[in-house]
Amino acid sequence: MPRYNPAQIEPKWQEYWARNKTFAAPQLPGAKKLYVLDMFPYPSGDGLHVGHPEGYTATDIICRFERMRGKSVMHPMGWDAFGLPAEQHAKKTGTPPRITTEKNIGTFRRQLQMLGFSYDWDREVATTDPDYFRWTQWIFLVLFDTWFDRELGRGRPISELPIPADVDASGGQAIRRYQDAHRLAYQSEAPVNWCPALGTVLSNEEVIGGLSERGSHPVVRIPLRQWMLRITAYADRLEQDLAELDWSDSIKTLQRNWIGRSTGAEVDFYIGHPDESPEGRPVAPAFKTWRNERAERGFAATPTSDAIRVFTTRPDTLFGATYMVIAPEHALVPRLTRPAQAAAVREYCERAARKSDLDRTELAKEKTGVFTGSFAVNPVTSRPIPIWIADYVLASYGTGAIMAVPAHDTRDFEFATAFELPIQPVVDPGDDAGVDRDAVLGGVAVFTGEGTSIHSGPYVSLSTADCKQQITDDLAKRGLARPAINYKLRDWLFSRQHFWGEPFPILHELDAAGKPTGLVRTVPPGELPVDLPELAVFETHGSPEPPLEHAPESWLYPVVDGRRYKRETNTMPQWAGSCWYYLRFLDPKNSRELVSRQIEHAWMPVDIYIGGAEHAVLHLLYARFWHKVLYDRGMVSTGEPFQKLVNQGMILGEMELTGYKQADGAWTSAAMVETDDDAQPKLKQTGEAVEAVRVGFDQVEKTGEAFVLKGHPTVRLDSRAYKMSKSRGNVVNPDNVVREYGADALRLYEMFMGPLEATKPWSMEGVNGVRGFLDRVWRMMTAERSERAELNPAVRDVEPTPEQNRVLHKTIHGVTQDLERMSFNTAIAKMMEFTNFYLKCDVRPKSAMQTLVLLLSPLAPHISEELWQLLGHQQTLAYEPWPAFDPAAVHEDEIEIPVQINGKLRARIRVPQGASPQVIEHHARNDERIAALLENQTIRKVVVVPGRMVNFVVG
RNA sequence: GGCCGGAUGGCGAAAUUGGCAGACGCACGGGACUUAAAAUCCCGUGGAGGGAAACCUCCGUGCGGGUUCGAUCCCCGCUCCGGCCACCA
Repeated sequence: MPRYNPAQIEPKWQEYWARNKTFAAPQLPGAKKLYVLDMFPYPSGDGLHVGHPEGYTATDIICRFERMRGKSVMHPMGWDAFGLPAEQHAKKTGTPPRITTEKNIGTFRRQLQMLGFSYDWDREVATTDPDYFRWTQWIFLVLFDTWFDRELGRGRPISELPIPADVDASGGQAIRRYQDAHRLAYQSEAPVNWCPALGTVLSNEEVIGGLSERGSHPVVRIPLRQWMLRITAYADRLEQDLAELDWSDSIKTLQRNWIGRSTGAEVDFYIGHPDESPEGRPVAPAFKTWRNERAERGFAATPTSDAIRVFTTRPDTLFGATYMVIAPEHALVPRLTRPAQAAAVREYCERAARKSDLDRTELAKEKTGVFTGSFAVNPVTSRPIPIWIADYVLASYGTGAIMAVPAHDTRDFEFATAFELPIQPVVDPGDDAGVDRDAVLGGVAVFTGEGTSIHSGPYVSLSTADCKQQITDDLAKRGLARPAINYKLRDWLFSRQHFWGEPFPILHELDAAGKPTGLVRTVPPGELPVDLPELAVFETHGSPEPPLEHAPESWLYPVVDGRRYKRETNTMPQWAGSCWYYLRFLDPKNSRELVSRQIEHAWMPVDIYIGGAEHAVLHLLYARFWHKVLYDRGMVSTGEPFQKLVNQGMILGEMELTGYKQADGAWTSAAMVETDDDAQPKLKQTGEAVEAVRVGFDQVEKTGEAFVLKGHPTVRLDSRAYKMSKSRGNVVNPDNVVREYGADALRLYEMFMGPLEATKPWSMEGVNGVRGFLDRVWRMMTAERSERAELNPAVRDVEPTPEQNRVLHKTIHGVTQDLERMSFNTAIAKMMEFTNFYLKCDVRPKSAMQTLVLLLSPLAPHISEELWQLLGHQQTLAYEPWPAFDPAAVHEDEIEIPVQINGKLRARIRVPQGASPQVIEHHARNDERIAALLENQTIRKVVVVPGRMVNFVVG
């Protein structure tokens, strides 16, 4: 019996496509271009898992579909191949990372080719290839050569940076240092996230709750000289430009939250002491920065030691600011600390410095802090307020100092309560804010919402919004405040202490004694790439020392123009290569440029980008940032790289059944399972220990609706799907699926499971189900019981009957629409309906069969090509015109519409297509059943929606 | 704690976003073919009740309200599940 044999068909067509370069994209597209991009994979040693082909199949369907509709399609694939696992493998086995990486790429390439994706393999790139990272290094040089012009809101060449007169007068070194302080790539001594277990520094994004994202190891903060990228300069544009993108709102929200724009004001609090009069203190105009990068952003510089600058989103609550808090790392800590408090402050700050982020987070419940002994002056009340130090204020956000308004901020309230500081309510929540108004007004509850000002001098009875505005305006006139915007986004820590990454094209200048001067020179673009040296030692030493420190002297200390330099030994993070790979695909062999200007202009932007939601923040933000810099520098033609973005949902493992066992080993009975009348059964808290146990399918019985444990008919089992993981043993390997069911079945199943963006559980029985569909399609067109596949005698060169034609064109229309809106599961369902119908026909017009093959071909290309050939064609169907929909074919003279009485379906009537409401109502009233039901009823209203339904409202 | 998603048969899901709830598939039940099983084909399948039967009635999209002739869809208030961020002033 002909179950078709994918093991024969699929490799045959894969070879055909490769041999004929069927899917080679043109250098320059025709009139209608389409750039469809997958998030290229990290080629791990485990090979592909079934999550990869989900997105890849979706993009492949789009590409094949649009090629048939006449578009020039760019569909490349490559490898994000730098990364820690290959390096760790090297440490364990001594195998150089390049060898491991090449092997893994080989596996991934084989697996992807086995699935029949229509990539243009001639464009394959790997981030680890020197011909590739040469350009990654080149872009770093662009970043290094760019400063951000705040006036124009864009990046410009460093040569155009205006040099202040005093700097200019100080000469060459001063100018270089000034420029270095303004570059988009700069060095910083700021505290970094050092992970001893991984032996590397991590970006903020790679630290989750004080633990490393990879491996969950503790992370501590230590100061270290690092390369930073000034992504914060672009925060505003990265946020604003989201508006034009065709991305889901949830991803946009994710990015917005990450950028974390807050509007408010900066307010200066002059430092005074109760013994000193705050009056008559001169306004200090000269503001000195205490952190360069914040000054560069144009705000948040802390003024002289005469004042503490804070950022607040609620200037309206200024009258309620009863104390101030500065971060333990704040530059003013030493100056503000009075002798009496010195010991306590020193101890507190040292403890805070030792704490890892995890400790700080874990201890978040209990607020800690210490008084400095100093006071500041509240600029609106002129009263002195105490200045405290507490680690709930972050040095890295805003100005590293806050005004504390305990009545209207939860954290301040907790702190004030713990240290018995005064709580002064200044916002009346009103009666319907959903809070205990009396408690708020009495200063024993916190209210963070908006309301009406009270106890606020001249600002009483203003709304929160008006009050913000007026207080800010008034203080601005006195030079004590200004509107300000702050971002949660921090500058991007761009160096790693890894071997297996891109070396920086940077040389450190050495003085006569061989010590670094702090000045650098770049490796000229013509001398790129800076390749990795041969290196046998991959050990880390529990200190933040990069492996490249052990490189051969000749690599480490190059001599340029007779002068000895030391190479930068940090390497770039894994994100670097993936920030721009979409550009290189367009012109992968270009040895003179990153991408030819003409080619870039013709193909960009990426029209559709599909990948996992795990990259919603980091990769997409970084890539957009680099792209904007390249755009500012005139190297790319679009402001954004990815026009449309779709996140495929996660694929979970197969459903698992769980039972519950008591401590004594007995299974819990149904009596132990509490069922509240509506919800799921829950375990009753009886005080006895109960353990969840995975139940094998051989232990399961089904009675009626529920799964029960065999032999224990009262024990109900919970069914749930879990994330695929090695430890759980529920990982599905695509190789096995292809071997058993074929690539077409795997592709089809991945698309049939549900909407692309949904999280959904795997089911092998489901794969078997779609395989059954493919078998039916095969049988619909091929003869049974023949050695060689032959056309089924039912397939004849005849005109379709009107009914066959209607089904055919309904299918064309439905599938086309569904593919356009990426609703692949319903497109497949429509082709199943087609097949169910035509299998019942004794005569199957060849034209209809050919059309179905074309409709199916984007989803299941191998079987489609085979059937296409069987139907008498010599060439691939990849560029056959997409079937045209004929509306006339689906036209029906009569349509059936439902008739309701009081919204309940009571009958169906047949009316002529396009009948008027009057005619429809007439037909409805004349229907036997309806007439009977309407007898002796008062009809209050008749609603007729032409072509849809009729509703009689009676009673 | 904040933000963003979800919740529809035994299961995965449809319903072209206010108009016939459950398309399509899985699983399951019955039948055909077969010595038998597998495969394949045909029929049935949301729940409850009624009828000899074609059929009929009622209930049904997490829960409680609301808007509407009409709500899976819109509004208000909850419950549960998932994801992301978490002391960001």
